[in-house]
Amino acid sequence: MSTSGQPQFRYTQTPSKVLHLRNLPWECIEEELIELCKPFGKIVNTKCNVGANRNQAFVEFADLNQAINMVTYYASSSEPAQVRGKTVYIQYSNRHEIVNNKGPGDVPGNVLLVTIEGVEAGDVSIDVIHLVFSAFGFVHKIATFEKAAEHVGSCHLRISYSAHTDLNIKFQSHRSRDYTNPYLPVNPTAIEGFAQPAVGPDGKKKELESNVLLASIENMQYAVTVDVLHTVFSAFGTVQKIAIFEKNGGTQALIQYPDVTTAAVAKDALEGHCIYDGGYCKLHLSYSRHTDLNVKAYSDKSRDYTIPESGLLAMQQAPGVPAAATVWQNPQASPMFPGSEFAGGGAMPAQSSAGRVPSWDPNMQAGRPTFVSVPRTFPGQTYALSSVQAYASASTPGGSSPLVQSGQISSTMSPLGVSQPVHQPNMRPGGSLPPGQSPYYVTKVSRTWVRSHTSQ
DNA sequence: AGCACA
Repeated sequence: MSTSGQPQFRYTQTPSKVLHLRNLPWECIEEELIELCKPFGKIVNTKCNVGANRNQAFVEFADLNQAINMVTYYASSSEPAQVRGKTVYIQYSNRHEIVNNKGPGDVPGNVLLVTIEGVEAGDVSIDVIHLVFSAFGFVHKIATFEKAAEHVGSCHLRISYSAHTDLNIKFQSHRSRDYTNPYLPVNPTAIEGFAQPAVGPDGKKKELESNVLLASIENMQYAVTVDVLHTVFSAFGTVQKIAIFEKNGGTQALIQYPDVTTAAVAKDALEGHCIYDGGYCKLHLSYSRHTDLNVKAYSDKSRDYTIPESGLLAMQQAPGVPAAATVWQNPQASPMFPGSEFAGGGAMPAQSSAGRVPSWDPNMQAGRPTFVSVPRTFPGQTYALSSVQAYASASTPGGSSPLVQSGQISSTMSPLGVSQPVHQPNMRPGGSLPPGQSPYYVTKVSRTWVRSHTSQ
């Protein structure tokens, strides 16, 4: 021991719950390791086919004593540990845990998690997905869902393994198929695809609603920033995301609310109105075919307000949020995706369901006649106005302030309108409102203000 | 037969 090298060759190694196995057949698979080791305890991790010859492996026990039991057993056993007839040499590893470089998506399984990047939802139909993957064998089932992406790029497939072994498909629809069950009911509205116009009870085609509004901005004399849009559209509810872009030489914006109801109220209230007095920046609103925008969290052209900037902020968001708000928000969406059902393999971080879809008034959205949410005072409401006025001085010449002098809107955004709480907590959704006084308006302005400003 | 992975 005068030389300080080769310490790992000593059999005086300190015990570890990780064991190092040598002389394995290179074909050895994880199941064989588990077979060999599990009589001694619970195996929490393995790594096989290690080393240049792929004939080594590591096994991690839940408990140190289990590893000790295995080492001591084979140290005195007349029957050596064997895999496929080869004697396996077992020692304590010099590490105390197996670092698994492989994420959950790397664990092989029969279900693939496919992420299609750089396309809008619905651009790649389920039939196309089926066709592509059928090239490699019979596709049993497909379930699709939308997930906010970090970035937009060209159309690429990212494929990993899902943690699921089976998909629970409830309907055949444009979002999900079960090719093994011909008797599965078809969701008649969903199978058509959400690009199809819906037909109302009167037989007339009605505009397909969405929680995302497309705003075309006409006569854009003044800059319309994300902040200005946020201020304007927050008057009707929580604005989740905004994206501004150029199209056909004009400026358009997408404004995402948590639900269709809020978007509808905003659309009706703002359609044809101007952000600035004097006919500047006139808004034309329609429903987008998007239900969830893929936007940069913070840029000059986009904002994602759903990304919590602190844990505290996340806690301030409404409790009791439905797991998958988009399901009931979109009348065309099939009702078979209760949130995390397909969220295996790290497809959806836990925050993506509850944290991402703050819907502050689920009772109203569910169409129930009464509000359960407690009416309260809104200390932020006067600030909502002042934030509007701030834009007036900051971004427009001559003190023309956003939405301050344009008919119905100005009456609620005016100091008088805001300082008088007109909140009527038991008003039915869709009930007739006093002209220019929407209960959504005042309450949601203040709430949104509090939320967005406390986050900065 | 003798310690992975970035």
